[in-house]
Amino acid sequence: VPKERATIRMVAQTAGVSIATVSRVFAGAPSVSAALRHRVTEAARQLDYTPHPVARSLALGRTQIVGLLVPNLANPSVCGLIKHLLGEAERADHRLVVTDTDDDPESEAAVGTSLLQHVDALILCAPQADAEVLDALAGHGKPVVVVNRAVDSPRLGNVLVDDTAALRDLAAHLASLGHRRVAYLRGPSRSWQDARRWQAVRSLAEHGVEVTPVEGGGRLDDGRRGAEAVLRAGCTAVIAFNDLMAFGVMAALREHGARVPDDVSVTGCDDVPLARCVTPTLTTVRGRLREAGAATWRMVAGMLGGAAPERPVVLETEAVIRDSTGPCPRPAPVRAG
Amino acid sequence: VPKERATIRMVAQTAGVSIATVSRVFAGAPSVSAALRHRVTEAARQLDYTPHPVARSLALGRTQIVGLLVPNLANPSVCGLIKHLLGEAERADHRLVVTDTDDDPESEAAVGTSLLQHVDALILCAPQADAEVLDALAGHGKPVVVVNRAVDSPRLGNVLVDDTAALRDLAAHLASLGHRRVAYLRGPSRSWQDARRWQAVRSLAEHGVEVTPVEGGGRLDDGRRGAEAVLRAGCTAVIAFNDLMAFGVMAALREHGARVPDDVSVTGCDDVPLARCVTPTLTTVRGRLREAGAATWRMVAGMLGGAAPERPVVLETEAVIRDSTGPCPRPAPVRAG
DNA sequence: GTGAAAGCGCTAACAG
DNA sequence: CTGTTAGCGCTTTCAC
Repeated sequence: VPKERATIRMVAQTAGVSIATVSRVFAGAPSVSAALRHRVTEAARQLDYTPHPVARSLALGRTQIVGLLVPNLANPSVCGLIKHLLGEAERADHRLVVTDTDDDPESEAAVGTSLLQHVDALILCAPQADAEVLDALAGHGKPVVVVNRAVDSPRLGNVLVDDTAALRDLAAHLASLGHRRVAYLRGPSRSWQDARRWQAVRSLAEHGVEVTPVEGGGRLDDGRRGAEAVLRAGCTAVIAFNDLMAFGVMAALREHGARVPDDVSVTGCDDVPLARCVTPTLTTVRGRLREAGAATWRMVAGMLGGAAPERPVVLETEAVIRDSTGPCPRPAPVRAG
Repeated sequence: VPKERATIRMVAQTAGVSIATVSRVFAGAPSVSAALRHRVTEAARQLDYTPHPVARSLALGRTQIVGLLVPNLANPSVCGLIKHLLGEAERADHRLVVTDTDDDPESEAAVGTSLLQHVDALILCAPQADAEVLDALAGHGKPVVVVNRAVDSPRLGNVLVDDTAALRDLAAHLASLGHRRVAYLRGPSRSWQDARRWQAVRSLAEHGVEVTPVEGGGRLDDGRRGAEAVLRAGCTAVIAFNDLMAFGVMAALREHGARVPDDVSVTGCDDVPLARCVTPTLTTVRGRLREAGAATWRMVAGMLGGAAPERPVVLETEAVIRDSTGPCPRPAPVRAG
């Protein structure tokens, strides 16, 4: 039998004070006499009173809720970021409402706008929408922070993990192992991260390595599907857009009878916890999720506090060489000419 | 320059009607003349008006937000459930606020109670708190449904994936492969699922198999840490509480020089997407996340609609035999006696 | 069909 | 220090 919820008025009445006093006590205002404060807390305890968050939100004009829009919860890297943000949010007495676009760039604008109505601030993880769309979201006057996608709007907060250098290292590593034909398994087509990684991967050309882009998408199955093209192209190594695709391509390569790394080397990106558990352990690039989460929250909190968005925070990262990369099994093919 | 948000009053004024009419139009009330309806929608469009969700919530007494408390976002199985719930919630025009207890049973009561203040209903995923604590949460008069943990309170909704039969099949499978010493890598100590799975695993005794429980916890690293105990106990197979631990134990076994499945067979539980991608592919038990998510949302929606909690929904599941289980490498050890 | 007005529960001036 | 009062923006009787 659910008892009716106690209101501030009831507490005021049983404590014999005004509702303003009750409000002050719960706001921790110092200007309340110890005697009244005690009567109020006692009455509240007795009635099991808790301030109504919605009423509070209406009066205050803020909800203590932050929205989080992610591309796909099926990606452990994304979940890792959420987890860290959750921790930060909780410490700051905020709640997170999470939404997943299922890798659909088209839905970002609508979902983001809708989400923005309900929250104090919005965090966009690797969004693929046009720059104007993202900038428009900031036009609602609430803090919007974009993670892992560069934006130049001065109204948007921006936190980036820059994996360019790490991927170039990875490329050099593969070149030094003798690989001469390397595939790049692409991420989502409109993804900023993909464009960026692809650019870094093309540094392989500097080492005289031929690099073949293979259509992908970002998910486990996209990795699976890429294996055939990789083999068909005669590549001896594949750099996958992320760890998830790396897992997928490794599985499919094996199904096609290719061994990793003996026949084909594979690398990922993000360094999800599983990367060090699979067989062979995955060569990849650290995702720095903890730091990214912390930086993101710091930025959100700052903007909630009225600060203008600071300059973008860029986190450098590094490659982690494990067992999924090895020497090229074949001599370099003779070029026609 | 963020323009001020339009209110219902402004719309009423520019449309030349009362705010009640505007409210009716947005509520889709049929009792508004086409003429006024048109003037209102036009004014709203012009002012870029959207009803203020918080004000609406206060007046209506509901937020269209559902809380979700999960043990650990690091578990892909948990993320899978969230993903499906997210889909259902979106279809029903509800938002989800997600919280993670980080496998801490102590925090469930507090976090759950706090969350319950802000939401219309609460979903608890595999909670480990005492039955009375969970029942108490239902005492707030809002729908509470518990997933993957049996509860007998008539106030609580309950959705379960019953893996008992599947695990007994798995046990029989291992026995038929000749294994005579099998380890069970335990999940979180107060977990209902763990108790249940352990009970099913003990059916190995019926096949004359000795089964050794090994302390675990549910996370990847808990799996890793279990490997040594498994080997020390001379087990030729290990049934892990979940896939994540199975991945961990496989990695650690390999590090200890044991091959899977040649030296040690490994099984998991949940059938996360990666289970079919790791090497060797993982023998496990289907988690039926999609169905569990759908059933859970159906129950939440029903209870939000005022229905009493239905009887528990129990989903049967099945084992999936893959490559991580194989014949026992050794003859049965001679028993002392 | 439409409007006026009384809340929903809380906060924050403003008086005293 | 404490109380009174006017909102926050919307919904919903209750009259007309």
